[in-house]
Amino acid sequence: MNLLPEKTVERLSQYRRMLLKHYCKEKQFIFSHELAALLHFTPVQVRRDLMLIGCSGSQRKGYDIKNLIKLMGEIIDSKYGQNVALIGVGNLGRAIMRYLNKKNSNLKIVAAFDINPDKINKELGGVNCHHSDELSEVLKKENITIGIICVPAEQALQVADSLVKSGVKGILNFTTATLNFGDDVFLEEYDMITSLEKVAYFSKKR
Amino acid sequence: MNLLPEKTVERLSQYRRMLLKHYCKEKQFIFSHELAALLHFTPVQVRRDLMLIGCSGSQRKGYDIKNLIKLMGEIIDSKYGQNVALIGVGNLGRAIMRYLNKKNSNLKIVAAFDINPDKINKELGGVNCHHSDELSEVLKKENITIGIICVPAEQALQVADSLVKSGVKGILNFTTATLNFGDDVFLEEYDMITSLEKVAYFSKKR
DNA sequence: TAGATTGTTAATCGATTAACAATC
DNA sequence: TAGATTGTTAATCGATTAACAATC
Repeated sequence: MNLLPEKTVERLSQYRRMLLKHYCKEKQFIFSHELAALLHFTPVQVRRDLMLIGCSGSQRKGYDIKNLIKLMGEIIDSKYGQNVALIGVGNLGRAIMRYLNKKNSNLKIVAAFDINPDKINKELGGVNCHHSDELSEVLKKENITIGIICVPAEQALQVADSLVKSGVKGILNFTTATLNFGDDVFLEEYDMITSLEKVAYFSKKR
Repeated sequence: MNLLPEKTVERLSQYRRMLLKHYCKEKQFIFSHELAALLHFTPVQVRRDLMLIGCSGSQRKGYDIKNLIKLMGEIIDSKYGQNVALIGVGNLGRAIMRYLNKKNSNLKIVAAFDINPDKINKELGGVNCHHSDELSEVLKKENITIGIICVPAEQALQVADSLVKSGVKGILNFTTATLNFGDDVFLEEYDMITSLEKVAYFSKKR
């Protein structure tokens, strides 16, 4: 399949999690307007997204939930999942670890890294914490394709370079360092301060 | 001034932080292409954003950094700043607290809330942690207009309702609960799992 | 003046929504 | 059949980028 729009991919992730929460009960089918209401989207948007991933429903019963979940899972994480590394085990790193280990996904954090000796070789949410010097080695051994950067901003660029050199194809950057790796690596940056300042600006206008 | 586009506001926040980092040295002026390069944007985009906020520069020297910082600050947080409350002092809450207290902004977290007795009446990054029962009272007393929600997802809706009832006009929601408050409240949601799944999808295509 | 830069409009690109035919 | 729903195209909206005149 060709590349899906970014926004559609984001919504697929949300549909999927919402459906996982609602399945297993007596409910096997769902209408586009029901799924839309759960997430405050519009029914048209839901149908369009499902169209883009080649899902079809029946006018009588709606969409088969189990089928949706399966298809979305394959599209998002690939059939067999992907392995993820977390670099930087501070407050934010630990929060992310807990957050991700609870959920239902084929994505899995399989290694953590830090440079603080107190943290190394301890377990954290079922995952061992290595010294950052071993990054390259562990990444290759564990076949890790995605990295999450939670180190202090000054160290982010260096960590990102090592990740890319070790074959990582996607990076989620939580620092304020602005990275850039052309087309070889998909980069997603999240900046809390920017989010909060955006809220500040628009909240004044209400 | 009329409402700025969301994306422009996001970039203003980033320009501003970058400029704060680069000012105070010998450099008093900056060209659009220099600012663009620092953030991996394009010079045209920088100039257009500055145009939208009514900033002008000179062809010889570029833009006056001090002036940009001042103007952006007034636009983003308003002249006298805004007060922020943080609800839920887990790992994520603590990470956000540290993160925000370091930075240069008129936004300030002035109160934290939790329901865990061990955390109540302790200080955290210079801010007292109250019991969530006191939410409404403290918010009004401290003139808080923005709330950050970091509680477990099941409690998010109830917390959000209290915030809105206490006069909050902007919410930054870090839980997976999907909130909705029409036009009265500006709502920004951040969903880590969606971000990571987006990275997973696009990293496969590289 | 020539070259670099700003400021702005028009064109393009991407995402959402309106409209509606087809189907159960 | 009538009513509700799906599936899809065309129109609209918003954001970015190309093009270029004006200025130092």
